[in-house]
Amino acid sequence: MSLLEDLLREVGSAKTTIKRKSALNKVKLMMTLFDKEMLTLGELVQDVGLSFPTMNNLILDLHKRKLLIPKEKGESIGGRKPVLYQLNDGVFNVLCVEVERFSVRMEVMDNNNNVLFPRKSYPFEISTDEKDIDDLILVIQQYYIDMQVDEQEISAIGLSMPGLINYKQGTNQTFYSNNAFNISAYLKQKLDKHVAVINDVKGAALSELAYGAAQNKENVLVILMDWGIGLGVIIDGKVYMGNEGFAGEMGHMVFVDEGELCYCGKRGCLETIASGIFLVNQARHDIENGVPTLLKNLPNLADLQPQHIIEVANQGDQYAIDLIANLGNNLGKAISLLIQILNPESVVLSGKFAKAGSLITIPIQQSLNKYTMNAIRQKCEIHVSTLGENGYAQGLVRYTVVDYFKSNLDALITNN
Amino acid sequence: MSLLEDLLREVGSAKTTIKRKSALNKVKLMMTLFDKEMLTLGELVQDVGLSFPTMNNLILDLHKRKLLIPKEKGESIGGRKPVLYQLNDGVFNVLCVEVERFSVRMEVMDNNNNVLFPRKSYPFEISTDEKDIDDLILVIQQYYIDMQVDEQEISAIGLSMPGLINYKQGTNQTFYSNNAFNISAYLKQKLDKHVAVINDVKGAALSELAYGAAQNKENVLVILMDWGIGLGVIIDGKVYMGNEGFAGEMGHMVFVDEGELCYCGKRGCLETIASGIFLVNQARHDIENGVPTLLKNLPNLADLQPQHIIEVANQGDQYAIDLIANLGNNLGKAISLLIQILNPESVVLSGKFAKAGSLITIPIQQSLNKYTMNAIRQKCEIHVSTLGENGYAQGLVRYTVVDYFKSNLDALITNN
DNA sequence: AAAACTTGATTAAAAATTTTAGTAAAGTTT
DNA sequence: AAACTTTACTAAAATTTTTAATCAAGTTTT
Repeated sequence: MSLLEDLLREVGSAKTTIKRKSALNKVKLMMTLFDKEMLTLGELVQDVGLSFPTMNNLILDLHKRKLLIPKEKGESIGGRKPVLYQLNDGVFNVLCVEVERFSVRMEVMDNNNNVLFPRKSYPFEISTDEKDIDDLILVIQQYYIDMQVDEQEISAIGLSMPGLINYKQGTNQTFYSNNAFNISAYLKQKLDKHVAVINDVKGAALSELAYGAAQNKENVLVILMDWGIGLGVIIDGKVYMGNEGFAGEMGHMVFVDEGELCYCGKRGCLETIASGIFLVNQARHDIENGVPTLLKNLPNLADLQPQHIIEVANQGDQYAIDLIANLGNNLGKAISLLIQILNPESVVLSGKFAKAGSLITIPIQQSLNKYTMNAIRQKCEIHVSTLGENGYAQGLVRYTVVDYFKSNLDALITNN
Repeated sequence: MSLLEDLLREVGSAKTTIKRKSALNKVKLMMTLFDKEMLTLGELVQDVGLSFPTMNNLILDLHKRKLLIPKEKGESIGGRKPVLYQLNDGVFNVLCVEVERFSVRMEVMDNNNNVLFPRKSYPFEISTDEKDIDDLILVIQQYYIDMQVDEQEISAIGLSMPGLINYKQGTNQTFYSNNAFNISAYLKQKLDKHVAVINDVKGAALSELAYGAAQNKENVLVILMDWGIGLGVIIDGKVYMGNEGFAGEMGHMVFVDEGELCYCGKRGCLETIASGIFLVNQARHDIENGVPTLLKNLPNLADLQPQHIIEVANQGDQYAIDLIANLGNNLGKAISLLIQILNPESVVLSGKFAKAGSLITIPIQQSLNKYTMNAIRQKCEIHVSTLGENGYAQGLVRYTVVDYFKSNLDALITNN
């Protein structure tokens, strides 16, 4: 039984209001420390809203239980250096499961983003049939075996996946979606762990907010440019979910009147003219018609992927550069609509196409200049994501921990 | 000197931390009461976060000072009825100044929305030159004279006006905008009152949120259909401002590629094909070309206004009905983009064109059906605003009071 | 290098608040 | 009319917050 669970049980089993309050304050302290990573006693007093002596006692108790530790000293501002407190390593271990269309990536990280079991990818096909969810369970169990994971060490599972995820109900209305099937509840029952489910793009936005280009910002648009086009909306320093959790469906904004049929059923969605899918289709078609481009040298045209286009563009291939510029122009036009509505302080460009650097950012910026009002655009900075390989898993850890605390506290409070 | 100012001064002049805390809690109590209008002792204990005895003492003190009063008793839920507390009438009196393009409307209301001095409209031309702001001061002074207002009774001024209002700086980048002129500071200096400035559409959204169709909702789009098209975005139960305060500039989303030139400098803005301005221009042009419509009977075609079109449409004029349907279709298309991005629980249609009822709502709904994803639209309700004549002034009162408290407390806290 | 000045940590007594408990008041339901 | 609920109010006990004082550990000035 984990140290953290003991603490949560203390809230539930407290006999007097006062013990209960104290236990709740300890939880609050833990959550604050997780959120801010490292804080001094004084900062904790401010953030949690307690006095120095009380806070000191709570810290002493949590230190004794090995839930937190005094870490290296902070910077002096003209006097004695303050002690920085931090959550202990391994207090909360998350199995990160990142589902993509044709693969699933897993790794285990703790609350301090230490990698306990390294990342491994498995081939996996996402499905619309709820019955296929058992395939995911099999892959997870395979990972446990491959890495010799002791399941007891896992505190919770964080699952990121594409689709319209109803965050209030735990359902995904795109995949595994028959009969309002609650993915989170089903996995929890089968795997005996708390399971937090989040849409992949919102997870990415959370990562940018916590560790990336959106750090310490209030209102940001995170654009994910990949096979599809995703949008994470950050408002008031939080990832905005929308009423059901469907906010940010930018790829299916209708963009072309009576345009191409989209797989979503509508016509002229942004993704039908500005996305990795579109570019690959367009390139295949053009290559077949003999357009001169380095892409012709690919061994297998059927296997053409966005990164191939980006690679040759970065090598100077004019055709690919034009393709990407066109993508940028159209995306810029769409982003300009968003900027008009949301007046963000920053736009973060991420996903594979962000790797094209100025080949895509300049066309985007050009469209923004053309299609947004001066005053609204002027102070809006455009950034390219700098997150590394496991950046998105870190965001998933954050979501999972917060979700775990929230659902546990809700349960404890409504039960009493 | 007002009763409320005494209370605020108490915060500033408190000698011990404890007195200061108590004074701050009294202010918090007042703000909570203003926000929720009527609360029981128990509710106040919950909302403000104090114990029964302490809260009781605060209430006793504020009652003695005539800042609040026990009002009628609440409903019984099986036992003794609780006393409902409310702010006293006249604790905070706001001069509401609603600036429109060719007129300004004024009235004085107190914290409980009692009208102290009735509404009066004055002809007034909004200007882009900061020097013309003195004209506004003259009109305000004229209102004071006309209504025999004792200036001492006015606690603050709430000013609503169109334009890009930078809420952090108090500037309007559209009107009175030379040299980053701070309207709020200038008026405060000249009129010796706190002045809160808010964009007219955001004021309308606030009214819908507090008293209208968006009550108790979290995520709502308020569409204002008038000469122009405005959008107020409500997120997490608050009117979303954007980074500078420019959120919601829906009318200038570029909607038609290489379309008509808009007065904002860009081409093809939504307002150039879907707005009161467009409809009036279109109607004038068509009437001159002999289109059959009841609008021909108007005495003066140059004076054609949106309400004329709505009137004859409601009388069954086919031409006007088509005009409005076209407006609805285009607006619906634009709204569908917003819904895709923000997944709101509700859309509130307001402004003069909302008076056209189903003549405009049906075309809007039709476009929404066509252009938004099923899952996102399904639970999104479309409502028509039901706010009466002084509904928007009430929202302005709310904004003004909150702004007054916030700026006063900020000043007190940074000064100590 | 020492002295003076800052800031942080820790402790203890005084003041205030929150719990807790008990009683009375004012309703509703049986 | 009796039994039960909820609210209001009061007072003692428990706890926390203030306040103040002392020591520790830095930085800056002399």
